[in-house]
Amino acid sequence: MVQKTVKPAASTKSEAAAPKRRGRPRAYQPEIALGRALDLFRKDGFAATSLDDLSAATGMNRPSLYGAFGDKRELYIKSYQRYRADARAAMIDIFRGELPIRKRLERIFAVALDIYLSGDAGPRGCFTVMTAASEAVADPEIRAMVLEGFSELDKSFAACFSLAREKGELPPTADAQVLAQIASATIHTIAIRARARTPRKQLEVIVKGAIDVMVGAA
Amino acid sequence: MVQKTVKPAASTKSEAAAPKRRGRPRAYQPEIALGRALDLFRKDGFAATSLDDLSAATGMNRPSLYGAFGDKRELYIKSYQRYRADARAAMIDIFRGELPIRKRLERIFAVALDIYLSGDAGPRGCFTVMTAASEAVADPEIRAMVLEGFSELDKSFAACFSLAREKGELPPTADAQVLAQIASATIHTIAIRARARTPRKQLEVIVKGAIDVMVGAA
DNA sequence: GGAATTATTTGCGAGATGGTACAAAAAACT
DNA sequence: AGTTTTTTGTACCATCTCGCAAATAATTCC
Repeated sequence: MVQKTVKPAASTKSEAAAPKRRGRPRAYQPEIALGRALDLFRKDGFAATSLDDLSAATGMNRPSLYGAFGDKRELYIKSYQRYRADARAAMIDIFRGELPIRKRLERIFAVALDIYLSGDAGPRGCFTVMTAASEAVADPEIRAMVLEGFSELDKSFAACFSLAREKGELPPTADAQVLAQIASATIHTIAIRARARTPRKQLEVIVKGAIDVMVGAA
Repeated sequence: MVQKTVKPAASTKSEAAAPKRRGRPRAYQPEIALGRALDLFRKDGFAATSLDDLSAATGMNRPSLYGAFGDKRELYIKSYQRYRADARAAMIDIFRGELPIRKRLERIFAVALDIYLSGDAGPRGCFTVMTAASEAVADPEIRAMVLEGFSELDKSFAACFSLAREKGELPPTADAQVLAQIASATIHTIAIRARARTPRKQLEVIVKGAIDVMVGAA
């Protein structure tokens, strides 16, 4: 319904050759549908998102949803994996890059703000912080993903600071681990505050202050 | 409505003596019931907490719940106000005290960890961070409370750092606003990580690192 | 063409959900 | 006694919840 039933030689990116599936062709594109589901889960959380909502948003009726992604919890987990992959993709180039440390941090936080503040019905915040962490107490699988997400962010920041110290941008006494945790904490605080509709300007002030503390005032 | 029965000596507000209410006495204590409701909302969030759950936890049946606290949303808001009042009560003495800045911060964060890590069925985290911020996007009243909570915490920390600077514990160049935001961010990051069952030891490492950055290594 | 395969559609069902109506119960006032 | 006031307990309602089974449609393989 919502999705178009186009299906030429798509080859959007991954499978170049048409796999020639056997039965009736799908009326939806799984990646697009998953994106819509992700949007909903981000906006309302797990419990407040009904299968009817998901069905309406994806254009798939419930049995199709069930067949494609499994039950609600599995869909939630797949949405979260998708979110993480998207976020990683948006940041990995900056983390890997060779920009000066201040510039790198500025760009990382700017991308984070873009992610957290996007959304038609208000800022959607960070999936990890807003809904996944809540589910993490009771669900070991989600918990493992959340913890891994924290760890990944910490390590990425730590690598940044280590490199900066080696390049002489930071004093030799700088502790990359500690600075990384401050950076992660800054990510977390802006994610939470964004969800309460703190204006971007104010969030940028927080980011600038944190960067000054981490790498020295400009 | 027909006739206003003049209350004799109601006067002040807190009826110390037996108020001698008119009808059937309550079978519950509102404060205790509200505490139970708060526990549930903290554990499961708004949507995943049903009136049946609340009824079972408080020992009140639904009509009584409704009569005492209003509908589910009102009960949620009253629970959140209660949580905030409790948290404020636990910290206000330390914020107001005259301890050295490092000691003060250590105690503030220790109390925060106590709050976030308590709970029989796993760490309950911070109400503001875990569920209220999520609801804040769509609910202006909750949003106002959440924003006020952030602001209150920022200001309390800022006052701490200002005082410390005046007492010479911090260099005159120290920016109390920026340090306060780092402190708030540290509160937020440990709240989130606690919910994902990060062990207390690790959270204490994060706290120690943050304090070192804020007031200088010990 | 027909069989096999895969998706979609319709609709069901058992249960949970938030909220409420109504009568019975327990106290104070007259 | 009886009335009034307040709370409790039971039951109910309309709606939504998730998951599934059976039937239908569209495509490929033989």
